[in-house]
Amino acid sequence: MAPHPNKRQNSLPSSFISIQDLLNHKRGVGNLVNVIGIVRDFKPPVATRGSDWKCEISLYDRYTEDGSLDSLTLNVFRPANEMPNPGLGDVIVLFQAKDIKAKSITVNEKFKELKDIRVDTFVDVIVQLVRQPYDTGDRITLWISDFTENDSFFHFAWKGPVLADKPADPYGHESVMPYGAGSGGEWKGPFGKRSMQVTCFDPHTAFIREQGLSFGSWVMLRNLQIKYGRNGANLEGFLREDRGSSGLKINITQMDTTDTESPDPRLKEAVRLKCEYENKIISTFEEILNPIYLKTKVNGQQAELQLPFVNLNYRADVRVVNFMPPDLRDFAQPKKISEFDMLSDQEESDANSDEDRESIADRAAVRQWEWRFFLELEDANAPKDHRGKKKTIWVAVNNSSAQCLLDLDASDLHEDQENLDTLRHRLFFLWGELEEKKSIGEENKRRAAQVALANRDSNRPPLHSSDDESIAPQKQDMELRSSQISNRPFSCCIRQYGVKVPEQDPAKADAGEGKRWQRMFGLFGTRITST
DNA sequence: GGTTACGGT
Repeated sequence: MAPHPNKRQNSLPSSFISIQDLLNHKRGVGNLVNVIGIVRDFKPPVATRGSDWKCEISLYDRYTEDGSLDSLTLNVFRPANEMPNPGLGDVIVLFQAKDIKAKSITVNEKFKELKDIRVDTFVDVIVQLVRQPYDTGDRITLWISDFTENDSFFHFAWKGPVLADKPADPYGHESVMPYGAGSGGEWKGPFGKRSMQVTCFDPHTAFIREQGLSFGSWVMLRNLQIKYGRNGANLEGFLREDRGSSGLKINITQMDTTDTESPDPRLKEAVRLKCEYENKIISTFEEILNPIYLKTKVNGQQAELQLPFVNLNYRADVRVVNFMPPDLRDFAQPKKISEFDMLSDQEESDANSDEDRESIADRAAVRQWEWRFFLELEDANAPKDHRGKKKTIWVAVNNSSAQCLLDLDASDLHEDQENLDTLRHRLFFLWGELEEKKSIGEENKRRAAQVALANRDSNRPPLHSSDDESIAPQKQDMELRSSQISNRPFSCCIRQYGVKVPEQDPAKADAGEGKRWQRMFGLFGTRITST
């Protein structure tokens, strides 16, 4: 078959890319490309803040069918005496030259991130629906975000973790939300000024219903009108009928989030920002340790019940300030075998075992070993209080958390010197000189352990945290804390959960006869990196 | 493609 004369891209050498393809990011953003074009505009050099100068060259290579011009703007950074001086109409060939800053190519003036939108403009955006669309029949209200911040958006304040079964609060914070944000339940984020309300009219509403666009969908909205909402303070978007196009033009399309081959770079950036945003929610220990109250009715009266614990996950920036048991060789324990092991949904045994660590009758008979130890963490971001202390939390490290943390399997560390050395080496990354400082003098260590253990009803390590006033920090520990400088801060995940512990006092036994719920914290999904 | 925008609690 003879080549079609209109297929002009065929006339380019194979190593070249047409300006249209470049503008559509066919080769991806940031890659070096070869381009040939005709100079359409030239903005003369201006000084930059550095030693280089900058000029702009605008290129085109053809008129499209509808007579429009695909135009590529190049930013050229060079010393003043090396600046090009092209005339209009000159042909320029760009090889994989360093001057091409792919990111400065102007693609579409109308596309904006939400942080850059202004009142009384029309923009194209790529955004996620951050709550379920609200359909009144003749219009649909959306809440959108691309995870950038705009000062003219409503500020959704983060009010701490939300309980799934928390009853609705008709007089609470929902009343201060902007119109339309109150319906559809609690605001689940993103928090801060990252979301905008959009009102859609026909024919866009029909499309939203047909496609079943819902909470979590990524969409492109084109020609979105930006105005202030009724409160005059927050920007809103309006997707109106385009009467000039006989009302047929649909300005909402769903984005393909499964395309990993050549993802839309604008979508990719928004997803990256979302990921960054989600990882940024760092809890303080204050927040983690705050008791959570359940608002409910008791005998017809409003009451707040303090929950013994809640199942919640947190991310925090921490340092290790202490550990248990005091002998690293006891970080690995014989795996407890029970009939519950056959139940697939049974969690592995956690470090809150009542088992006597000291007396293992026959070490050689133990087939399987698992990690089971505690770390005392301090909030790396919190300021010290007036006594120079920080709130701490004891976290249990179970077998899978430890395997993740240490990238090491448990064994009998009283016998396996090699594994013990590896363990010690990896923990050194985490807590620096902590072990050496903690074990200054065998006698001190022994006494510390005994006192710590004696502080509990049973022979378990302290269950958690300095919020429990009954656990006074030991003198040795205080010295440890004040002298530590080398233990690195790291980001980790902490889960709160509850265990049943024996309780003599019937008034306190809230977990059945002779049992009380004890709030616990555990480490999970945290890996030591040596960088 | 727009020197472009209604309709509403």
